[in-house]
Amino acid sequence: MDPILIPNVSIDCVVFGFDMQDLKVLLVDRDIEHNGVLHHDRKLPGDLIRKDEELDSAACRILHDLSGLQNLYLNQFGSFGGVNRLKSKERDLIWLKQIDHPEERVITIAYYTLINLTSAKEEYILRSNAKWTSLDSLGELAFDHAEIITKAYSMMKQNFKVNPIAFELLPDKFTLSQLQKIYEVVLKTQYDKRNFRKKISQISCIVPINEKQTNVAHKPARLYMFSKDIYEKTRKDNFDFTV
Amino acid sequence: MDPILIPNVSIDCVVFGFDMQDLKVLLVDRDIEHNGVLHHDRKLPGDLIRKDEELDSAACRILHDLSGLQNLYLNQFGSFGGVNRLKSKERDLIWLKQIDHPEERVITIAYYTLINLTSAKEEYILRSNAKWTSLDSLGELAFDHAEIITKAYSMMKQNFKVNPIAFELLPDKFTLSQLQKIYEVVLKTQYDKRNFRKKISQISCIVPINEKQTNVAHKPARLYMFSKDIYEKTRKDNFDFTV
DNA sequence: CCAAAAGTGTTAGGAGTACACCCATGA
DNA sequence: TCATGGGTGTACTCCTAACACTTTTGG
Repeated sequence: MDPILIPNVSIDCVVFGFDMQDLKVLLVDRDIEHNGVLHHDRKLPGDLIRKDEELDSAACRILHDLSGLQNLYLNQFGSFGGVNRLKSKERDLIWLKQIDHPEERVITIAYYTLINLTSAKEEYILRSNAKWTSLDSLGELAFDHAEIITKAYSMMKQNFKVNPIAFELLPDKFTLSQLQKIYEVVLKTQYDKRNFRKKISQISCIVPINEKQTNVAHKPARLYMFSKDIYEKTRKDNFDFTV
Repeated sequence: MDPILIPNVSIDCVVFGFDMQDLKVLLVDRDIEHNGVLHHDRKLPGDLIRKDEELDSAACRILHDLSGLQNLYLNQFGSFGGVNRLKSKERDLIWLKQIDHPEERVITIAYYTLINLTSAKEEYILRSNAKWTSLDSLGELAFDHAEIITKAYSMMKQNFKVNPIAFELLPDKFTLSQLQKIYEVVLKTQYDKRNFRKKISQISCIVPINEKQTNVAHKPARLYMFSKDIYEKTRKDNFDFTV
């Protein structure tokens, strides 16, 4: 194994993406060959960390290598260190041999990140074996990655209610219906349009701009932006983004 | 170094205690001798983890060795892995040499735990160099432990608003004034007694019992208990303990 | 009888909720 | 002209916040 890596500590990243329909997770295909049979499942993007590398930098490196994206919103939400987390499924053991993994216990520090799939589309290229997968049809996952994703989603939801992270999943300019949609998808609820808008109109950091949608087959919607500036200036300790 | 330890991964524990007055943190005294001068500061209880030990078990072991206490509420709230986190202060370097620490990078997984100092008093004995210190006069701390405590407190506060963890800091039977006090201390706010009680009376899992305080020089207060049972049965996904 | 904390109700204002119709655009 | 989502107001209920006096005990 590369001696600049720490053998016991890795980073895994749960990348959430939103395409105005669904919450998606970025997963990497894994092919496991055993006795001539090919088995197929998916894993989270992740890697061991380097001896001279900050944790956040390692997460950035993994995400950049995977997608070319930089400056993503990163949230470290937990560590997973079960003694047998790499060894509880047969296909995991075979795969570890295949990639020459040292027989060491690995404790992983997990991050989630949020990206929006509509405006980012042109800015990045996914490594060929990485795919967006809908959060509610993840299929078979490697190691304890199902558990990690479940925790990531639950922590993200909590954070969603209390911090303005919805805007990471939306393009810079968005409509109120898009904002409502993402709250509904992430929090698995439904909101009344008028009440939602009444609430939003009280939040000073969500500002209307003088632009409208174009090329839509209906009345074009007004566009809004999130002002980080106003947010920083007006935030109270208890600020609440629940709607 | 003991070969059953993982050299790169440790656990640190932020133990919060409440004595009906103040939030306290449990810290371990550290004496550093350098050129005949004795320097004194404090560190969080912590240790490297063992190769065959679950993360939570390691935290339990550390707390048990320190205090004799078991079955504490444990919350893993973050990992701290700065490349130079052990090496940025001179006294830390001296101390590491003193205890024969291997020259390895250590990533620490941090837990906080809550205990109540009034009823626990008789059940445990602190290791002699461990002391309760008020959260707002911590003094000089080792390594990045000030940062860890700040994060612990902030995560604990967030959790406090949304989960019934206040009761970990109170004796089994408590008065409403004690409950109010702990909300005020932890969240650094003040509440109106009547409004607080009105809100509490709507929470079904905080149940009055047929007992009163004794030996107090004023009208004795009714005692209450937290019913985990009722809580589990009636909790909604969105339950909210803000008062 | 004094000190100390317990216990208790009302009101006014603000927030949340439920609900239905017309509008602007592209096809 | 039709289909599609955009945009808007009102009434009712519930929660929040402000506020002061009597009660029970130990000393």
